[in-house]
Amino acid sequence: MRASSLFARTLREIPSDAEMVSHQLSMRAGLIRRLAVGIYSYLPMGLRVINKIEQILREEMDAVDGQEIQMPVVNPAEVWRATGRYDAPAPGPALLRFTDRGNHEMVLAMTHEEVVTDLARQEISSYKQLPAMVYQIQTKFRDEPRSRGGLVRVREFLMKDGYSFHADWESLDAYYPRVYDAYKNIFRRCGLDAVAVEADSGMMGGSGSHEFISINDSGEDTLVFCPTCRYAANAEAAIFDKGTAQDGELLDMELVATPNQTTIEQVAAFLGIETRQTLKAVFYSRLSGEVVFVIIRGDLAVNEQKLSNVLGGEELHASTAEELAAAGLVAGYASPVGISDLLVVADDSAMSGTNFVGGANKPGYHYLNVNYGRDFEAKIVADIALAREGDHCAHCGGTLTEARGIEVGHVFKLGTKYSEAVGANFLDADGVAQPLIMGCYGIGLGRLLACVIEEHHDDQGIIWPVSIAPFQVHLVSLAGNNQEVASAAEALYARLLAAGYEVFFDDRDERAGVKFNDADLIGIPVRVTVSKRMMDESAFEVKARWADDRTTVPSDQLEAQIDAILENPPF
RNA sequence: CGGGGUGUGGCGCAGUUGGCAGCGCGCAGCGUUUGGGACGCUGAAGUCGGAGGUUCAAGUCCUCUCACCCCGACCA
Repeated sequence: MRASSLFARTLREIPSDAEMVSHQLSMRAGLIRRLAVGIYSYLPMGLRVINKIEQILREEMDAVDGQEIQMPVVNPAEVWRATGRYDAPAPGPALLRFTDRGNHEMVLAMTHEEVVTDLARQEISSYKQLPAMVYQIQTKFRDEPRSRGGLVRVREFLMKDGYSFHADWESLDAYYPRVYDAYKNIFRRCGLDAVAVEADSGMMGGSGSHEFISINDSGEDTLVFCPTCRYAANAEAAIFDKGTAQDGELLDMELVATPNQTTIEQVAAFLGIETRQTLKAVFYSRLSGEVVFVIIRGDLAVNEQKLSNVLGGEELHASTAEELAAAGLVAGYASPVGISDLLVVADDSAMSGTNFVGGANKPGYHYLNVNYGRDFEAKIVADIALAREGDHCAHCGGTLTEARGIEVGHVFKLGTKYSEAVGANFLDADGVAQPLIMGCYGIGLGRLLACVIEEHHDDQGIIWPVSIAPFQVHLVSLAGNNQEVASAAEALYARLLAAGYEVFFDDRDERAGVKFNDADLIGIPVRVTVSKRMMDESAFEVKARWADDRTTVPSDQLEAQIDAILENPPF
């Protein structure tokens, strides 16, 4: 491809709305352009990278017996009603709905469990057809409340989604690690250092899942690691050892004055106790406005995702002052004692000791010696605590650390959630109808591309891994008005194409600085320069994008030199 | 949904007490230049996000509205 006719331009300045490096560089290098919030076009350079990634995905999915299919982007509402997700609080408004001319309710698919399960219902009827794996690379639409960071969080995006079907759990348990390994291969082959962590399965449901995370300080997800035993989990799902509070004989509850002490820290300091000896009341409101009373030990924080999960995946928000007043609660002094008309959810830490200090639901007063069971009860008791840096590992007692990251892939054991809803059954060896056991596996392509840029760039621009670079060779002609050099560059372009290289040929009438800067910005692995200076030596200049040094290579050794660079990338 | 910020040629920005809408880059033409974002001359390109209002006069002041960006979706 010739730079003179490329349908894209590079930008010298950083677009004012681009915050993340990958966003800035993918705009400046002419990979993508924005159409609307979270909706982007891919220009030729960007699409070539996407195509390379797709090829790797196909190879790895085929290697785990996947068969590529293509499902529709537009789905009738009925298939989403069948699984309950059309009306469920999650995904809720993220599922874009509209009606067609016949006034039929439709959606833009944000994932394809519904459709693929419906397909399986039609195509699979016997255990002899199992296990089976299908996948597609296709556009998804999720009406996110807030997209950000260029391709990192968008509304319309390309996803590789795969679905496996099994006759029993043993089969899924045996297959799942194969996909897990395939995913590790995919990220490694794309030059991305992604770590696998235990994850929350969110709106997908199911019994187990792992996320593949690209560590990045600008990431939206928080990870928790144990350096001792290698436990790693998304903070949304991470478990930890909460320890115990002081334990002793139950004492009588006692009202104490705590004037102007409204936070846990203030109350604990005022009473001369540790924060873990207190109970904290936190309030969330449902979409209906109903307040959920959450009680947790004073030194811990509520994990909103875990809380939402125990409430059936409902969307929650921190209660407003108005909502609290309407529920008769006194901010700063709220108490679980005597609450009867609200849904009370307690973290299991609330019973990790005895004689806690809690609010009295009366301004300026707290209770001493509050005890679960005797003084208050919760409708739901569960682990709803947020693991944080410094907490102790539930597996080995090590000290947990935190990191930020971007989710680039996610694998789930779905079980029978969808097959039962849709009636996707097969006959087992005994002729008995059983629901299909399912797994599902997703990778966001644009986000993967963005993460690779985040990981591989310098001040000058992108440094593509060879495996997904838009081209292999960036041929720069420094001809100026020298017709001889121009002809030599044309000849070399033809020669490299004939040799099978993917060549981007900068044949523009631009100065050297402009061309070199664009080459650095776009980030193609090998740069070959043709100039008068080189021609005098019957040579070309060759430079690897990731290296500082430039080499003068005799013409007859050029291909060997290019191959040496392409075959020995640093990542 | 809440808080903050920004809307002025394709991109990045300036525009004072209200008084002819500007600069840099890019783009087109001509000339010089030609190994790390050249120089000169000429030129094209903007309903100043939108609506309403104040005024002799509004990019600028007032009201409303829309869009986009960032932060928070948070422990009382």
